[in-house]
Amino acid sequence: MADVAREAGVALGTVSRVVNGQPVGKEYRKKVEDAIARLGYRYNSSGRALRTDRTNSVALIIPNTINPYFASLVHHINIELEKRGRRGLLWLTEYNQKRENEVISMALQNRVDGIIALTYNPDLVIPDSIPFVTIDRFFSVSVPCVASDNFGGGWLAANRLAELGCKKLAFMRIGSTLTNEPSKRKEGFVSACVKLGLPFEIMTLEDGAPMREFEDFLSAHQHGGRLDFDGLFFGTDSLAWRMIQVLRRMGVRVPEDVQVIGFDGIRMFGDQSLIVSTIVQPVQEIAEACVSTLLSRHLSGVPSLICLPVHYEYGGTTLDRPDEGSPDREGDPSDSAC
Amino acid sequence: MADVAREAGVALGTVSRVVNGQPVGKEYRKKVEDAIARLGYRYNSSGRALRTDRTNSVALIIPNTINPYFASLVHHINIELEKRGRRGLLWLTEYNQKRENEVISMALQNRVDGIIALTYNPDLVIPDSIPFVTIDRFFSVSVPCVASDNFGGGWLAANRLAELGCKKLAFMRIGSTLTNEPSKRKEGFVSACVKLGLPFEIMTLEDGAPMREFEDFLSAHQHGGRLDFDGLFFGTDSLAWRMIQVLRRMGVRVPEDVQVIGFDGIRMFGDQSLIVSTIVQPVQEIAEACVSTLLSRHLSGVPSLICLPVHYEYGGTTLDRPDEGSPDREGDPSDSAC
DNA sequence: CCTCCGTGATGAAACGTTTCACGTATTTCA
DNA sequence: TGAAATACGTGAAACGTTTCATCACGGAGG
Repeated sequence: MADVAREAGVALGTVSRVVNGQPVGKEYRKKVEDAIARLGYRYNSSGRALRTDRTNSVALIIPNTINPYFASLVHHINIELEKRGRRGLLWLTEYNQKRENEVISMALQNRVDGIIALTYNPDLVIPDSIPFVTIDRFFSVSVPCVASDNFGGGWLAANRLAELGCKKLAFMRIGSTLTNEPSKRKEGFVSACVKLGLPFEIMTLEDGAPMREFEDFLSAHQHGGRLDFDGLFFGTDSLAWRMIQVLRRMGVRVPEDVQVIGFDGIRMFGDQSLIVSTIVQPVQEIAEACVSTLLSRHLSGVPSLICLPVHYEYGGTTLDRPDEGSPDREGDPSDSAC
Repeated sequence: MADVAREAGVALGTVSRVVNGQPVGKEYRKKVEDAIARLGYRYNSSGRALRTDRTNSVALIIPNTINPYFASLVHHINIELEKRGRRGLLWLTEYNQKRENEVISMALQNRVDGIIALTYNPDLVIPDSIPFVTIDRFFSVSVPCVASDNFGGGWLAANRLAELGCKKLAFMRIGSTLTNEPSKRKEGFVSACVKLGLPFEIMTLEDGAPMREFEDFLSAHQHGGRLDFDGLFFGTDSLAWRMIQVLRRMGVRVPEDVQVIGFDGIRMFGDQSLIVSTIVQPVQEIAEACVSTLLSRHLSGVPSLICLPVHYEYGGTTLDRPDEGSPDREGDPSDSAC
């Protein structure tokens, strides 16, 4: 920058103002711009960051980018940040709790302007020196959490299955031992079943338990070649997808013998079709909420739990037809936590 | 850092050496560490970057993170960088050529230590001031390009279909108008068909053309309820997936009526099953090659096109059985460009 | 006892910005 | 016409590091 100033025959401050688009006299601006072009000058963000103590970057802490739901979250959050002149700094954790804390520490060293984290870690140390937003896990009233309406989603799934003619339901999930918002899916489902007077079963597999147990559960409920329930709700699309393979291997037809609804709204390639009928999380809105909450953190009155509406969408594993208008929400879980 | 020095009663340089794990007298180290703990000091990477002109970060320029293949690339490259003490800075471009160049410019401003880019942009301005590695697109001998053996993959697909009893093949792809490595898939496929003496058709859809044209192509080849080819190779798993839905709607059974092979090796959730029988790209090896090539850039003798082997894997859309050992490569395309 | 050497801490300078108190030139108004 | 007000460029200081020439100390050798 000093070189540019010398070349242009102006002061350092003038170059700075040109670079930052601040008002500068016309001929000065021209001289500086010419000098910049002549010298091929590129400004150095480290210098700026050092001086201003702002990096215009936000840490994004996510388990991985393999799960399509996370991948799409990363995508939309990045885009949303870009819109507001920020950059996302991605850190992958694979749910490793030690690493999650290390990563926060690194982010602080990098002087990010804020942190968005998706983690269930009960021992997460949340710095108070910096705006912090969590996804899918509520920590405390002073840390805003963005999540979709998981309770409502569970409720919606049960109602939809009932409406599609199911007589007995089951819910299967991998139950994280750690508290988090997604576990409300079960509560919503149960409430709806109770209200509808439908019989149901819950099967929770603890983290790390072998998948076999799910298969055993299904076999145990297969009597004379038929499952004794005809509606199946899964905690995630991922699980639904895997179990559908198992069901098919067992000779159970989906959706003819059992209708299946998942949760997340995973689409194979962007806006393409779903892989299962599912409760769709509004990823884009979630991303938007994370970013806008994070960046308007100084405004008081930010709610501490931001809950976004989900909707049902046909994806081939239920007996409704795609063109059938599917009303977004039937019934209303009065005791929804959101 | 000055505060720490004062608190510990030592010089600035000593604190710096402690922070960087350089040799320091035992009692000094202790004093400094105590002071750091007492003050809750966190070092500032902007300061370090400014002084050393190294950021330990690498720009990763990718169209998006929605396509599972890209998502997994991002994942593995990040992990590989982490292993070597670097950080990845993700930039999404959505194939926007203007943005691709802007993004490179931003990366340079951020003083990244290197750039890894996946783009087909013919007008990409590649800075020579910094290590640069491309994926799937060869630019010049001075810019290493990492790609999988696309030619060999096409060859392999044709051979496999022939081996599975197909009598007439077709290859369908979305042909980017821009040159890139993946377009060699077609060449490998064609070579193999010629060598095998199998009749085949090629259907290339230009970028942005409506998907309808693919459907029309298929309809045109459907005579009396049957397709007039029985083996179908697609340029990507993404396309294969979409077209399988179309085929099923047309009443064509996969794999009974037509066997389908895709390309990429997209897995629904990490290490889980494939979505179609496919030619699998070695994502992890690709990531590793990108990073190690980038970081050992000063060593001379880096090949300018690094070509990694692909393999075939059963994924449900062909008539082989998963347990059948599938020899990795049948025949050998003598004129493979790799 | 003196000198020399080696070890290891010291602290000033420099990295590339932004900011702000100041200076200069121009305009305005009585 | 002259003083005051306005407009705008100047350049030194500061941000938090790392580096390196320098210095202090203690032990070894003569």
